[in-house]
Amino acid sequence: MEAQTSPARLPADFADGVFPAGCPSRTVLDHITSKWGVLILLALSEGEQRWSELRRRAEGISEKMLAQTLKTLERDGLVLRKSQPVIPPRVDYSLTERGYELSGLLVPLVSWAYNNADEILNGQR
Amino acid sequence: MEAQTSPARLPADFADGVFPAGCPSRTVLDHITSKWGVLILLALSEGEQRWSELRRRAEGISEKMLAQTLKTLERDGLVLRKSQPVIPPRVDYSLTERGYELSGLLVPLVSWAYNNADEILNGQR
DNA sequence: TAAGGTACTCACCTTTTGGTAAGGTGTGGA
DNA sequence: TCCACACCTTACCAAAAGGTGAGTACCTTA
Repeated sequence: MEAQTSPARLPADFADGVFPAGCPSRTVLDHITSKWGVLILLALSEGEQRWSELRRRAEGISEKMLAQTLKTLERDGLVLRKSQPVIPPRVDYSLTERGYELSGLLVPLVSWAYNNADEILNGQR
Repeated sequence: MEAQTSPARLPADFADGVFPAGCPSRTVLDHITSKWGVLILLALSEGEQRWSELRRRAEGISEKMLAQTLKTLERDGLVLRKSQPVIPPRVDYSLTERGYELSGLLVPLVSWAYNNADEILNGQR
């Protein structure tokens, strides 16, 4: 492992500066930087939540996309799905350890976007 | 367990846990987490580069998408375009200060994706 | 003379993404 | 009885993203 020094650096394998086309990291990157993926991971970084709460938090998401996004993130081992066989159904979603690790990187990014959004969009003529 | 120096937290405005649908940060987030946007910002974090070099680095990108992505990032004030009226044409692209700030957040994310990609994709049955 | 590099734009087409609307299950409440 | 809620799934369709291939204009190298 590399020590996390302050000046951000790419992994050594990227030292040639090329991001290979077939690289698996491209796929993973697509999942975690997807429109809804980011929001779901962010929402879950605040703690375990249920379907309907996630729907509310990621304002504007359709049920279809919520299901799809959650499935992808679960398959990626980022989100944990705990379904309880009770009536009415109760399903709790939370981050796995890996998901937490990731959300720790996502939060500063979203915060930055949030803080800079107005300035960025206003600066356009 | 991961030793979290500072527990990543969302901006206070997100305290209600809702990510508003019409929020400008959604737009900005879409730009910077776009498939090619990330790669271009990452490539430029290594320093000023020309069109053809960016094409090479972001392996698989089409000329159309390169142009489109660069334009969006330029409009967002993240990328600086310096065109020199020489023949053959020479155009240098670099990060603005704001772009540099952002790339500092993107690099750890991409590194993480790179380091975890295999484990993530292999763990799928 | 021809080919190739440089930095693009444009028109056309396909693929992917995402939205809408409906259905389904089982129960509790009006 | 009928609706509403919770947690989804499926079918269908529109919009957005992205690829392909051509064209531009000039210069350098072979």
